[in-house]
Amino acid sequence: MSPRSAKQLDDIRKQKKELILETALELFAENGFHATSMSQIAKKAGISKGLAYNYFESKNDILNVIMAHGFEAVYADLDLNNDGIVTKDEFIHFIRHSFSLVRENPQHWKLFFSLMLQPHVTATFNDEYKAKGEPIFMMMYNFIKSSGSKDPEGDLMVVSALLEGAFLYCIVAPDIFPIDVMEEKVINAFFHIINN
Amino acid sequence: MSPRSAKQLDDIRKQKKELILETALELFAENGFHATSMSQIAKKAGISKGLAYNYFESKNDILNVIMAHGFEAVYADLDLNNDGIVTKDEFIHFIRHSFSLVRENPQHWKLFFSLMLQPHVTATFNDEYKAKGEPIFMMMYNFIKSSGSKDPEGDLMVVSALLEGAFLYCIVAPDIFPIDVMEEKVINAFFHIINN
Amino acid sequence: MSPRSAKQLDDIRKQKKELILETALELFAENGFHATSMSQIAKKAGISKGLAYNYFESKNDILNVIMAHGFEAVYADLDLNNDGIVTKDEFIHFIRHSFSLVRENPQHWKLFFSLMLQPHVTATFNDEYKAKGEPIFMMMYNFIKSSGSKDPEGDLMVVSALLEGAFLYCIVAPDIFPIDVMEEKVINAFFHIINN
Amino acid sequence: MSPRSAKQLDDIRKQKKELILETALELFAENGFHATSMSQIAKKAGISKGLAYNYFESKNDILNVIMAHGFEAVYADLDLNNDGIVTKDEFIHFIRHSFSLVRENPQHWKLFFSLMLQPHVTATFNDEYKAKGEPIFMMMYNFIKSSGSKDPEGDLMVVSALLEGAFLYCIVAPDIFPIDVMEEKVINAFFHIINN
DNA sequence: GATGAATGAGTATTCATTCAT
DNA sequence: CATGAATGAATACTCATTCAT
Repeated sequence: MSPRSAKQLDDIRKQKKELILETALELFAENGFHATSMSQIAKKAGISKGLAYNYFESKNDILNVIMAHGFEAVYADLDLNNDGIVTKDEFIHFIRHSFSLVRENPQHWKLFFSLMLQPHVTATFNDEYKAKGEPIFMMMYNFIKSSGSKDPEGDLMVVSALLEGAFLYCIVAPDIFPIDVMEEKVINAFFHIINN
Repeated sequence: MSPRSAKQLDDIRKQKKELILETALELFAENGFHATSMSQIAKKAGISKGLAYNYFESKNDILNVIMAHGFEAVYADLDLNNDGIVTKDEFIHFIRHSFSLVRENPQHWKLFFSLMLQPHVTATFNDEYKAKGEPIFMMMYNFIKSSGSKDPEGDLMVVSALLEGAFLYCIVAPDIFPIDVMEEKVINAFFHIINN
Repeated sequence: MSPRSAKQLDDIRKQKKELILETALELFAENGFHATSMSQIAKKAGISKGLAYNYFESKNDILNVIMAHGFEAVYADLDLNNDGIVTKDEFIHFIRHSFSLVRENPQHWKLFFSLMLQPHVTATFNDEYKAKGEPIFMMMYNFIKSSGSKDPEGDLMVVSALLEGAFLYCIVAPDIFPIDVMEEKVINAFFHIINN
Repeated sequence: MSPRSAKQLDDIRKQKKELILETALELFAENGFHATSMSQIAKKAGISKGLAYNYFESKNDILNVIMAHGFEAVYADLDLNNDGIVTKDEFIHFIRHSFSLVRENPQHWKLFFSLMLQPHVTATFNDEYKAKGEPIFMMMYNFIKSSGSKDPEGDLMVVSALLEGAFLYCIVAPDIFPIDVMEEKVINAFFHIINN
C-alpha cells in the first residue's frame, strides 16, 4: 500500500482546483461575489467546504485566480510583439478576438464588468486592470494615430467606449443585442469613427 | 404644544425618507450594497435602526426605491409626448441631458451599472429596466430611421453601446476619460454613425 | 410609547455586561480561554451570541476587560501613597489583603496564572502585568531593605516566589493547601526570610 | 535489500515517536496546546499528518505522553529507595536537581504549569499529578519532621509553595529572576524555614 | 510504514430584522 | 414617531480525524 504517486496527486489537485474555479465563476457571475458563499460553491461542486480551503486560501483568493485566468485569456492570443506597426487587419482581428472571448465566456466578462463597478471588493483589481490594459490602449492609440486621425486621443476614447458598451449589452441583454450582429456593426462603426 | 397637523407629519415623513435614501445611496455607491449594513445607514443618517424599518420594509426595499428614483430622474426631463417626431435638436438635448445626469451623480450610475450586472440582487430590476427603457429605445429608433439610416436597428444597437460604454468609462475612470471631452466626441460619433 | 429612558438603558447595559463578564470568567477559568467558545458563554448566560457582540467587540475584548477588572481589584485597597515608608503592619496588611483576594475570587486568579503561562494568548498581557506589578515590587523592595536585609534584591525574589507559589497551591489544590493555614505560615516565613 | 529486521522497525518507530513528541512539545510550549495544530506538528516534524496518527491516537494523546515523560524525568534521578532516612545532602541534591530540570527545559515546565491551571484540558492530569507527587511530598515531609520541625505539615506547605513559586518566576520572567541566583536563595530560605 | 485528499463539526463574528418600551 | 436591546441564521474559515491508496 504505497501512497499515491506524485503524478496522481498532481492530477487530482489540478482537476479539483479547476472544478472549484469553474463552479465559483458560475456562481460569482450569476449572483455576485458577495452574495455567493463558500458553502454554495462547495455544495455545487459536490465537495466539502474544508476541501475548498485545501486548495484556495480564501474566497478572495478564488476570485483573484479567476480574474488572473481571465486576463491571461485576453493576452494569450493577442500578438503584441510588433511594436507600433499595427495593421488594419491586425486590428480587425483584435476586435473579432475580443468578441470571441465574450461569446465563449460571457460569464467571465460579466464578472469582470461587475467587479469594475464594485469598489473595495478588491482594491487591487482596478490597478491591475489598468496596468494590464495599458498596452492594449497603446496599441489602439498607435493604430488610430497612424490611420490619420486628427484627434487620436479622443477617438481612442470613443472607440473604447463603443467596444466596452457593445460587450456590456451583449452580456446583459444578448437576446436584444445579438453578439454576431453587434460585432459587424461595431467593426463598421469603428472605421467610420477613425476615418472621420 | 399643539399636536402637529397632518401636513406637518407628512412633511417629516418625507424628509426622513429622503434622508435615509440619500444616506443609503452614498453608502451603497461607495462600498457596495452587500458591504453596507443597516446599522451604518442608520448611524450615518443619525437615526435608529428601528426607525429605518419604520419607513422601509427592508434593505432591499431601500435599494428598489433608490433605483426607481434613478429612473424617474431620467424620464423627468425627457420630453416624450411628441410621438415619432423627434428632431435632431431634441436628440442632442437627450444625449447632453444623459451626460449631465452622469456628471451630477456618478455614484448613482455606478450603482445602476453594478446592479445591471448582478441580476439576482434584485431579480425584478432587469425587467423593470427593460420595460422603462423601451420607450427610450423606440424614440431613438424612430429618430434614427427618420434620419435616413439604412439599418436603423443595427445603428440603434451601436449608438446604445456607444452611449453606455461612454457612461461606463466616465464613471469608472473619470481621470482618463473626462466626461466633457467624451460628451463632445460621442455626439460627433453619433452623427457619423447614423449618417453613414 | 416613548423609548426607554437613558437610565433604564444604561442599567440594562450594565447588568448584561456584568452577566457576560461573570459567565465568561467562570468558563475561562474552568476550561481555559481557547477552549471556551462564545457559544458556550452565550448559552450559559442565557443570551444570544449576537447580544454578546453587542456588548463586547470580540472574545479577546471580554478577556481584556476581565483582566483589567482583576488588576483594579488588586490596586483598589492597596495604600500606595506613603512612598518609601512602609511599616511592618502595612506589609502584613498587604499580604493578608492579597490572600483575601485569592480567597474571594480564586477563579480570577486561576485565570491570571493560566494566562501568564499561555504565551501569545494576549501578547500585551505580560507587559501590562509587569508594568502594573512594578510599584508593588518596589514597595516590597523598600520595606525589605529598610528591615535591615543584607540582600534585599535576593530576598525580594524569594518572598515573591513564596507568595506566588502559595497562591498557586491554594488555587490548584485548596483541599491539600487550606488557604487560612497557608496565610499564617507564609506570614511567619516572610519574617524569617527577611530577618535572616 | 533484505527486509528490515524486527529490531530495525522497532527502532524506526521509537525514533519517529520521539521526533513527534519533541516537535509537539516545542510547539505546545511556544504557542499553547489549543493554538497548535496537528498540521503544524506534522509539517515541522517533516512527516505527514496521517503518520502522526499512526503513532498517536489523538492530539490529546500526544499531550498525555509528553506529560508522562515529564514526570518520569522528575523521578528518574530521584533516589527514593531509602525510605524515611533522607539526609540533608540528599535534600539539597533534590532541590538542585529540580532546578536543573527547569533550567534545562523551561518550555516543558511552562507547559506543565499551564496545564495544572487548565484542568479540563486533561481531566485525568490532576489526579495523576497528585498520585505521582505523593511520594515526593512524603519524602519532604519525613525529612522536615526529622529535622526537628514543630509543624512539619505547615512547613511542608510553605516549602512547596516556595519551590513552586520559584520555578514559576524563573520560567515566566527569567530576566528578572535569574535561576542561578534563585536556586541559592531558595536553598538558604529552605533551611531557615525548617529550622525556625 | 506513509501519504495527503477529504470530511464535518466547530469557531468567531456579522447583520437584517423584530419588538418591547 | 422613535429607540436600541435582542435574536438567529448566515458567513468565512479552521482543524482534528479518517481513509483510500
